[in-house]
Amino acid sequence: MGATTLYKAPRGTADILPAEQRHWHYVEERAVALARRHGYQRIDTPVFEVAGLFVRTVGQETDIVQKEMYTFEDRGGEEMTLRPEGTAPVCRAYLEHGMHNLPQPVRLYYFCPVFRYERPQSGRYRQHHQFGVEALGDADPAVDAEVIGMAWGLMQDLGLRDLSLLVNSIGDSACRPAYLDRLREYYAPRLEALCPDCRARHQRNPLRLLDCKRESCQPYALEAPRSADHLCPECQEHWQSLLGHLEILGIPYRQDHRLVRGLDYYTRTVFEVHPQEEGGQSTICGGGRYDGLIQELGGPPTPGIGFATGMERMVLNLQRQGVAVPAEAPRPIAIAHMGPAGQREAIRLARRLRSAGLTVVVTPAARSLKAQMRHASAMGAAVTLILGEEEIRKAEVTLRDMDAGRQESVPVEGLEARLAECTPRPQ
RNA sequence: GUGAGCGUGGCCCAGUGGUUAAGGCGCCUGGCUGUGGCCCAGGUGAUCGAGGGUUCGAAUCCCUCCGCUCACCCCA
Repeated sequence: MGATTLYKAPRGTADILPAEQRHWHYVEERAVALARRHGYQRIDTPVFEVAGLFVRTVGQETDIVQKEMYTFEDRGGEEMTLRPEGTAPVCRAYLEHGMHNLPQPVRLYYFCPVFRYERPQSGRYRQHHQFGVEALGDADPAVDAEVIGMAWGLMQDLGLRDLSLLVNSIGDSACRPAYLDRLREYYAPRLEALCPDCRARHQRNPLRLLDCKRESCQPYALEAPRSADHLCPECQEHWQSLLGHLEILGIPYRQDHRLVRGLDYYTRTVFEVHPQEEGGQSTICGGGRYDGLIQELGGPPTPGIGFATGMERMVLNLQRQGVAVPAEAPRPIAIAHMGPAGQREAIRLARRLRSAGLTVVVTPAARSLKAQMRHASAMGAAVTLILGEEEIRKAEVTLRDMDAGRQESVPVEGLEARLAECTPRPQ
């Protein structure tokens, strides 16, 4: 990739090459199957939205809004933003299409690219892909448990090991303000000892002091007042009920009172899944409840909860853990041929076999049979059909089993059935 | 936005001042006329990230820029 390459994929974006597709399809397949088993339906929203949608819901103070959004003015002079997260658009769609008239909760899943202007590093991109689910219109803690169970279940289905599930409750508009005051009070006499970032956040966003990763700030965060200890009765009941459901489901959660989240719309339940070994961008999955979001968008008070997972991070962990994933494509049947007549027949035969559902590749023309065989072998062909003068005259093909190294003459008539017998197995 | 490391053919990489930049993988061809995977031989392919400077002479030293990677911030 020298200067000879005129264009490159933009920084922080990546081509997903054929060699990696098997992992992607594996994850997508399992995720979709999981969502369907739980009665979730797919929704696709536009790649860009009016900027205000995100500013309003994600929060003016968040990093996403302050420095990470791809916002541009379209030709009509409107401020548009490339989707930096998946929840707000889904809620917008819920409202726009009157989904509150459907049986509640409305269960939706999505699979989409999201964009954030950040410095890329391992497991972090400017364009990445998320699979997520949202359950809208039901405040029952059982729904929280369902969604958390799905997040955890997906990881199990994928075969990922050594993950931890962290949960916390950060209260709601009734109890959080008082808790935030308690936090500020607690931190006020300790400001001197904190890092500059934390000092700056003390007034604006004290919750974030809790998840500061600086060694020197850790001890204070550990001993800080816990949100779960300062919940109003309703939130407390919700929280206890959720924990009860998680116990019943046998989901191995860990309470982490330092778990907050970077988006403002979360209420009550928040959770994350990450690999046990820390370091780098570890969060595979994050989510929580957002009971005020739809109201914030001008809709009726409507509770909601969901999560999003990063495709790239799941794939990364699959590869790190060496999880075996099924082959992407079946092994092809190759057709080698000689002479102009041979090529004509090869192309015709290929079309016929394909319409019977077989995977067929015609070997490159203008090469010796030797070269064509070499090519067939390199393509991973399970079977090679050879078509030359002789075969055409007799209305036969030479069928060579590439693994066994044996071949025989068979009539073209009824070839499909014969080929179906030697079903090409995955590589 | 901050910090560190690195940039040699499609990929992995040798070469740290001196003849036409070495090797491996890959790709293509051939090893007698229609046969692969091993082996052998040959071929394709690099303005050594870009620009400037030092020097008789630089891929090798210096500067600037660009890019990549990793980490911080934060998130999936």
